[in-house]
Order: sequence, then C-alpha cells, then structure tokens
Amino acid sequence: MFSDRYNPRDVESKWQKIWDDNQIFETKNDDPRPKYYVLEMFPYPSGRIHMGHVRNYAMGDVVARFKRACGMNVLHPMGWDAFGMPAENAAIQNNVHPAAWTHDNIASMRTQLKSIGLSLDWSREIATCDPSYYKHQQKMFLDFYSAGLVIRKKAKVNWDPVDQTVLANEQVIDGKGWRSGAVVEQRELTQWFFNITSFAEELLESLNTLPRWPEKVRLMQRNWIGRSEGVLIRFEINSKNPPAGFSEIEVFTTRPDTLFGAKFLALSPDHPIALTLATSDLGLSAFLDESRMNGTSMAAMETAEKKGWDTKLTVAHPFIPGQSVPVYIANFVLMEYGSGAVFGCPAHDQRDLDFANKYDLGNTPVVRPSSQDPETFVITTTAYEEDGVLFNSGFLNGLSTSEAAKRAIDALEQGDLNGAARGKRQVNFRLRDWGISRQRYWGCPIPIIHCEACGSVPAPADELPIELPADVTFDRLGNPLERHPTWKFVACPRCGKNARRETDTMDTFVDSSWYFARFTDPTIADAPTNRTVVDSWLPVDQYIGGIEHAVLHLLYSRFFTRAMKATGHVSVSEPFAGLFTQGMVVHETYKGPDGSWVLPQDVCLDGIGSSRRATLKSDGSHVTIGGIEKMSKSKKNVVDPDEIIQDYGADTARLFMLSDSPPDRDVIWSHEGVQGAGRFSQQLWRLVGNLVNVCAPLDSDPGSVEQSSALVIRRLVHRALLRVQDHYEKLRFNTAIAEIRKLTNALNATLGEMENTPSADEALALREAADVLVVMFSPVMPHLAEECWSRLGHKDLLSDAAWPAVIDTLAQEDTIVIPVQINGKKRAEISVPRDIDNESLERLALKLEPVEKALENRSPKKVIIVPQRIVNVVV
RNA sequence: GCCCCUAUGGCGGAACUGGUAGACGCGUCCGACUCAAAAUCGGAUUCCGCAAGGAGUGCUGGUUCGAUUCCGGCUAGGGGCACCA
Repeated sequence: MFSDRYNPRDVESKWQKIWDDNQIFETKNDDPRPKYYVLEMFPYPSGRIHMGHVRNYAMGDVVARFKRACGMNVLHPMGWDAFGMPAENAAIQNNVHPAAWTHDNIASMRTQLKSIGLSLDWSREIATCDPSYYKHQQKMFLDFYSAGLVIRKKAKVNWDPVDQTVLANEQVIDGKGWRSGAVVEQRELTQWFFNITSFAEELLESLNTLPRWPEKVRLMQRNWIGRSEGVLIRFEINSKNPPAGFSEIEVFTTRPDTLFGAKFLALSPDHPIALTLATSDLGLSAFLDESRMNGTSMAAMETAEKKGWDTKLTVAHPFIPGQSVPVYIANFVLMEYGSGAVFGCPAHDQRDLDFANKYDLGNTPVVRPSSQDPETFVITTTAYEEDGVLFNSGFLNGLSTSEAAKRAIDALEQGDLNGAARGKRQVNFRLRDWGISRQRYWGCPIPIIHCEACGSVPAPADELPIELPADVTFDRLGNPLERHPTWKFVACPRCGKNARRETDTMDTFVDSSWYFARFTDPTIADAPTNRTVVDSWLPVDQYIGGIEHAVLHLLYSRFFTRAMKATGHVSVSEPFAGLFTQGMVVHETYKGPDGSWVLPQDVCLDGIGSSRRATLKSDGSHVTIGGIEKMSKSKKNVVDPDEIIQDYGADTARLFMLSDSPPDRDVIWSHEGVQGAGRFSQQLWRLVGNLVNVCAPLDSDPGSVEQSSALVIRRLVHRALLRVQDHYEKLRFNTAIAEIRKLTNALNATLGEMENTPSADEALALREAADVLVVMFSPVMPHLAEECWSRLGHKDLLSDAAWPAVIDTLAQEDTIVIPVQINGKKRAEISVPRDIDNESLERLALKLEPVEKALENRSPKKVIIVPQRIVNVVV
C-alpha cells in the first residue's frame, strides 16, 4: 500500500523550479505548430492577489496547459496594468512615490502568482508604467492624431470631485465614478478624445462576427452603442424677427409618423438658439442656469420636474400649411444627443404629454389601436406609445405606424425648404467619443505641446517617450505635472517659441487597450508591434476576465485595435476571437453584536438550513449571518490565497476554484469545499500509488489486451478521456472535474474488486489508466500531476507530454441500456447491442413483462423508437 | 420605465440538438477502524409511503408518443441602460 500523504508544500515548489529552470513555458514566435493565444485580463498591481485572481488565472491556465498538451504553440503571457489612481493615493497618504509603490506591489504579486504554478511565459512580462511600453502608446496616439482619430474639443465632461479628474461616460456607473464612488459633476472642459464614434456602426455590426463571445456582453455593447434610425427635420422659424443668424431649427426624431400630432418644439438649454436668446433676456438666462444646476444622478433626474421656457418663437409645421408650432426651451432635452432639439407629440409620448398638459399645449392623437374608433379615441393623461393605425394625419391616414414613418420621411426628403430638402434620413448613436484626458500624474503623458502661435503640436517622434518626471510632490490637490517647476516648459517643435507640454495624462484604459498586441513581441524598441509577429498571433483565441469590463475595456480594445489597423500597426479588427466572462468569488458575511463586520475565521457556525446559528468564537456572542457577497476587505469576507496555498497547496486552491460552480457563475467560498478539494488531491495520490504497485511497466502497449475485465477498464478510461477533453474544450471545468472524480471512483472500485492482484491484461489496462488519469487532471492540478507522473516512472516532464488520443472503438459502448416507456413513462430497461436494428429492438421491448402486462394481449397503438435512445410504447 | 438573464434535493450543481431527472461534490445520518477523537474507509440520502406504488425541475396553460429542455401567460431573484427624442 501507498499510504504516505501527499505534501503539496515541498512538491509544488520543486516542480515550479524545474519548470522555471527548463524554461518550458517560454513561447517562441517562430514555432511551426499551430498557434493558440490564451490571455487573462492582466491585474492591477494593488499589492496582493485575491481569490478572484486565482479563479481567473486557474481557468486560463487549464486552457493553456490543455492546448499545449494538444500540440499547439501556446502564448500565455502576464503583465501589469500599472498606471492608475491607487498608486497616487498611496503617494498622498504614505509619502511613497507611485513608481516605487507600484514596483514593490508588482514584485510581491509576481511571487504570489508564481506560487500558483501557472504556465506563464514570464519572459514576456510587461508593465504599462514602463517608458518602454508607454513610448509606443504615445507613438500610436500621434499616429491616431494624424489619422483624425484623436480630437481636441470642448465638451461637457464627467468630473470626479474625489479623484480630481475627468471620467469617460463608460466610467460613470449610476452617476458615480467607477473607482472613487463619488457623485460625478458635469463640467465643460477642453479635452482630448478618441474618435470612437467614427467606428460606431462597425463596432456594432462586428459584434455579429464574434460567435465565441457571451451573448450577454454583445447585447450590453449593442445597447451601449445605441443605434437608432430616424430623420433630421428642418423646421422653418416663422417669427418676424428670429434670433440673429437663425432661420430654422433641426430636430432629430425616430417617430416621424407622429409628425401631424406635433404641438411644440423643445430646445436644450445648451442649444445655440437658447444661448443667443439668453444674452438679451435675464429671465431666460436664469432659467438656463437653473436647468444646468440639476444633478445628473439617477435620483435627481427621476424627481426633476419637467420645466419649459416659452421663447415666443414659432416654427412652421412641415406638413400642415399655415400651422405654427411654439418653441420652448426645456430642461430635459440633451444637447449631446441628436441635434439638441425635439418635437413634442403629446398624444404619443408620455413625457411630451406631461409637458403639454403642464403648459396647456393640447394634444392631437394621430395613432390609434386598430380596434379603436377614431371618433372616441382621446388622450388625457396617458400617452398611447404603441404601434397602430394613422388618423388625423393627412396623407398618412390609414397607414400602419412603420409605413407612415417611411412615407413621412420620403415626403420630407422630397419637400423643399429654401432650396434644400426638408429632412434627411439619419442614424444616431448613443455612444459618445472616448474622453481620455486625465488630470493626474500616474499615467501616460499625452505627447502634445501647446504653442500660442502654432496650437497643439505633436511632440517629435524622436523625443518619445515623453517621460514622467520623477521629482514630483503630492502635498497638494491637483495634478503634480501642472505645478512641476520645469517639466512642462519646452520650446515649440514647430516655431521654437516658448510653449507648454500637455499636462493631462491618458486614461489608464488606453494602456490596457493594446497590451495583448504588445505581448506578441514585447521587447521590440522601434515600434509598438512587429507586424509579422503580431499578425501571426492575433486575435487572442481565448480571453478570460470579469463581466465588469463588458463595455469598458472590451469596447475600448475593440476600438483601439481598429485604430491600430487604420494606422498600420495590426491587420485584425477584432482583438478577441473568444471571450469568457468568469463569475466572482463570493463568501457569506457576518456581523457582530455591535454591527461591525466579522472575519469568517472568528465565527463558529452550527445547525443547517433556517436553524443555522453563528456565534463569536472568542466570547460566544451572537453573530448575524449576512448575505453572500463578493469578497471585499471592507466586509471582511475575504480569504487570502496565500494562506490557502500554504495550508492546502496551490493545486487544491485551483481545484476548488474550478469545481462545483460553472465557471461563468459566482462560486461560493466555503471551508468544506476547500477541504473536499484537498481530500480529492490525497485520493488521487493514493490511487496513483496503488496503481504504480500493480500496473504494467512504462511504455507497455495495451493494444493487445483481450480479457474482458481489462477491456472494461480501457473503455472506462477512453470514455472519460473523450468527455473530459470535450469539457475542457468548452471551458466546462466543473463537469470535467466531475468526470475525473467519476473515473477515480471507478478505478478505486476496480482495484478493490481485484484485490490489487490484476491479471497481465488488467495490468496493461491499469498502466494506461494511470497514465491517462494523470494527464487528464494535469491542467487543473499540475504539480500533483507532475509528481504522480514521475512516480509512474516517466522520465520526461508531464508539462511537455502529449494529450492521449481517444480510441473511438473503446470510447463507444457496444452494449447499451435503453429505457422502455409506456405512454411516456419509464417502465423498464433493456440491455441491447449498440447497433441493434429497430425491428429487433421493438420485438424485444414488446416481450418485456411490464409491457405485456400493460398491453393485455392487445397490439400497441404506436411504438416510437429513437435509435440508441429510447423505446416508447403507446397503449 | 425599457432591454436581458436565471429559477432543478438540505446546499453547489449535472442532464449532448425534446428521450432513464438529480451525474459529481458538499452536508447530514448509519456503520467500520480507535480506549477516544481526528483522519480514513464502507453504506444511505428528492419527497410521500412499511410496501406495492405515487408525486416531482418557481407557478400556470399549451405543443408532443414523450418537456428541466420548445411556445404563451404569471411570480420571484439578478444584471444592463436610463430625460436618448
């Protein structure tokens, strides 16, 4: 018997060193085997890895190791998303330089990651805060600038008052900064933008070319891009003295079918006409100020009263000669969407109706449900927003909503207003340009020089990188670059006069928008990418990360890749061919008698179900069991990966993170779960030990095996192998592990039955079983597998071993058990040859006792036979 | 408000394109080993019933020989967007 316990602590570090010394995970770009690029979202170097990292990287590692074993040239790199706010906050609080803080964190996290035994190519490690990385980012910024993909414009932007910086729309969640949680304010500032909207249509369309992305993520991006088709209508101002320079108002609508019901026009408080009018009207000026004061938070918008200002202007209705429509300025119209002006059709839009009722503008219903009588169909306080039949609408009468919309647009396009069409079809997007200026120090400097004479001048390419100055202070709020005594003062590269550097840095999401491309050739100095190399690796075959980046990082990267393509840095448009979004690691929360959070290890749990009780270990006082939530330090429901690896080993941590829950769902951390995983490691170790004692020697050929008991073992093994590889292929780690456990149980039982004294044939089959079993679990538990492999006598490294080939004839059963149903309910089973013909199967089934009993000598009404599946007798 | 997803034993979950519901694990119970405990091993574990048998995949209706799976209506939980014209 092989009774010694497996000791992960010694074994794991031993194999990690051997892998390292042999550089077996270093990937060559000129390797002739087919490529496979697997990547997990790189971490922010916060200082410590957490269980979420372990889960994320364990998944990627299983894929990487599996694909390696399958004979592919796998690229599996790791790096650091190293710029960002926490480093600056640490600098402010602890008087440590962001660079030093970041590099220390990288060092300790690297050590932690290495202890997990990931098959990473550390020779390709990059950190985005390294000038050798951001140099190329600055080069691409300039390339994008020349290509018109970078623009500088004044716009309403989101200002995070805590982080003291601007945020992109995607980085504002529920009106709050994604990192600080502070309620975001609106400010009008001149900023740098990436022209992501120029790719809006393409970014939307191409989602259809990504079948290996979760539908949920594609949907979220679709909604975020928010395409809507409509028409831009020109309304002629028919007042005698319109504001200077304005003779018409453009309005975007998706409901031109309701045009006959128009009762007012509403302009945004930021609309040029509103601004012009306000210069000579103090009351209006005050109204505009008041409108802008309104918060943009969810609560503020829901409760904000819809308010309007009558401009006394009117416009001509495009379809009803002689009818004029009043023009209001309204606090709910956004300047950023469409043309900053809407027409109101109160009968068919609730908000318009509320507004019209408030200002007594009336309503004319023009769409009715087909069942409704036009004579009696009136609108009072509830707008009819559904589709229907047009009435009260001149040439649109009787048409359906969609047909009427088409006709209305046609009429507008053919109609004439001062020598041009009255309207034109237009597609509008919700997506806004990506504002990348950040008023922060710890980011990639924007390589632009502002000259009073020449404007914004690109920094000369040979001066890149524009490095961050090291001598900065964090004793005051604001951007240290702005107040640095010398850094920003330079000569204009164009005219040589005194000029200033741009002191804003780039959004850190820029850094992470192309790191996957840099990994393909991370040391090339004179360009961001080596075209031959990057084109041979991209797209990433399998990308794995959290759902929280569904529209942030994942949309930015899709844009950036397109921009890189447009400027000649890559050939692909889509960076990630396959995407997998893993669930979070969650844990129950506990609160002590004083309402403060309590660590799980300080809690004693009793009972099950609704009678579960929790008490404090120290003094037995009552503990409230809270919800199961994402692990976070503030709620004290964290489990430190280091401790788990110390106590149970990395393999056990990896196994537990992958078993039980499907990888895309949250996994609940439980002490019992880890112990169960640890137990299974020991079981495997024991089983392999027992197999070693009885199985045939290394490299023996099981092909000659004839004894049926040995063939049973072989079938078991090949069937499991087939299933496990299928599960790995589809990233179903939980079911792969279940299958491995099943095989383990079966082999244990087999060994028990033969009392550890197999025949010669059985010994051959067991040798195969042992080798295959170990290979099968190696992607999940690589250290244990490597140790078992060596124990089985192999001289080579398991990490270099090939995935065994499934023998189809063995994986298929030749005798199968088929359920027999009577009227759709299972009543019996029969064991038959796999390839039995339907007639014989029916004959056998009808002779079964429960069937005969049910038939009572009558003949069945119908017999349904699905080959290899089921027999259903209808009586 | 709009859009989307999910719902299976005490718990996490499994079930390929409609074909034996509950794989695998956790927990619990019983037993073995032990002076004892831990560890380990064996067995049981959807519910009702002594049993034969019956019921059962959130609720409800439908399609089908047959529905966890497809369709309609509801309920609950979760997520995304949000004054988007």
